[in-house]
Amino acid sequence: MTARVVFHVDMNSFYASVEVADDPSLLGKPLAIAGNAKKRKGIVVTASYEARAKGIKPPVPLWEAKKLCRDLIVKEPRFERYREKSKQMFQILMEYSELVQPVSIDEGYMDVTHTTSRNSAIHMAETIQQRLLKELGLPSSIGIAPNKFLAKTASDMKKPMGITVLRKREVSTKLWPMAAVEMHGIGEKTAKKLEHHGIKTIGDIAGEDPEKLSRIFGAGGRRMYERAYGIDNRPVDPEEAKQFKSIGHSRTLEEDAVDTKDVYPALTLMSDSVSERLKKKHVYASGIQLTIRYADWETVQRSARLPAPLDDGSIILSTAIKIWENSWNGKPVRLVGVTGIDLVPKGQANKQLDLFSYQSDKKSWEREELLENLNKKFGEGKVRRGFNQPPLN
DNA sequence: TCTGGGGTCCTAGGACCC
DNA sequence: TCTGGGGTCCTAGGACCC
Repeated sequence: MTARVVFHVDMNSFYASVEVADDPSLLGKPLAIAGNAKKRKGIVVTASYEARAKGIKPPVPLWEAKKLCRDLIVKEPRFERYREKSKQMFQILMEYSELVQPVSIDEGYMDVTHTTSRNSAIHMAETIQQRLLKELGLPSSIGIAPNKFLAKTASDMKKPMGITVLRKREVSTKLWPMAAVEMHGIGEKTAKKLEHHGIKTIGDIAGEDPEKLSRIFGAGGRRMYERAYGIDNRPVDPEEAKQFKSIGHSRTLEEDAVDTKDVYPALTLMSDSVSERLKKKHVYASGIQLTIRYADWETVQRSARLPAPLDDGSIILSTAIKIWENSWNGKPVRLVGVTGIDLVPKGQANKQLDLFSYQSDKKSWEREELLENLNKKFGEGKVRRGFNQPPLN
């Protein structure tokens, strides 16, 4: 097997860069993109490099960022616009290889083994980077390596507008001196645990007994040992990004909810948007998961099977409400979320046609039962308004 | 005046079956 | 005078990433 050539393309400060590209007057200014910018609970999700220079490192609470930088420009995210730009970015990448795997809105892997030679890989990366800058106005960093892990590590080494080659033989000199927490897949908690065992650097991981790492960290232990030697056999798989396993929505409430009726509007909104996105992706959910985050940050997730795989908003809502009633412990609630899980493509779900026609009868029944229960709780007519028009048949 | 919202993967432990 | 034992499926929670 000949060595692969893998690129990791990482857009720099993506959201902020899109805003600058759309409004050049922002160029060179400290800019922060913050969710919930108008509310108290907003955090900075992306900061321009000028803002980072003032110590603003996402994710940081907005009020803290403003303290660090008096003249910080704050913008709400425009996700639709970012998705457009993302699509354009991946279109450019796909001109250089069919093997492009998006991993998030602003980064992706490319396997260019068969579309460039090893000598011209750097030139190809430069061309891509220049095109992203000239055609989209967006800066990026590109890592070049024989596998995904090393390519990802390489793209992180030089930002913004870096191109970094990381060869397998450079692992001991370039990777091993790095702190363990720098390894993709090792976060704060694992780093702490590693340090407890005297392991501080990636080199320390490489020097450990892999059996011991497995005992302590399970599958992750074996993986970090391999990564420490620059081993990663995962293919660049364009299909992987297309196969959703769950689709969900969650919201931090304007104020902590202390009463069941305070969460219904949010649950309704989220059930509907989950339903919409399931439909758009042509998938059904086999189960619904409800997330409750309490004011003290304790988070619980409870799930329930649906009677059949479906995308119907009213059944998703009634299921979410049932879970809520069985799960809420009475404490103030900060956030609620609704997620469709165990997704199946629509075509496959058709096999369950029998079950499903039974379901459509059940649908109206469940809805009636639900409304009845709610009306009992809050008084006649109080809740009906909150629901979307039910597709009663 | 703490801490958004979208996800994935892994594991422990209980239920259930033979 | 207890309560085998192995396999599998499911759920909840934790860690991590962008």
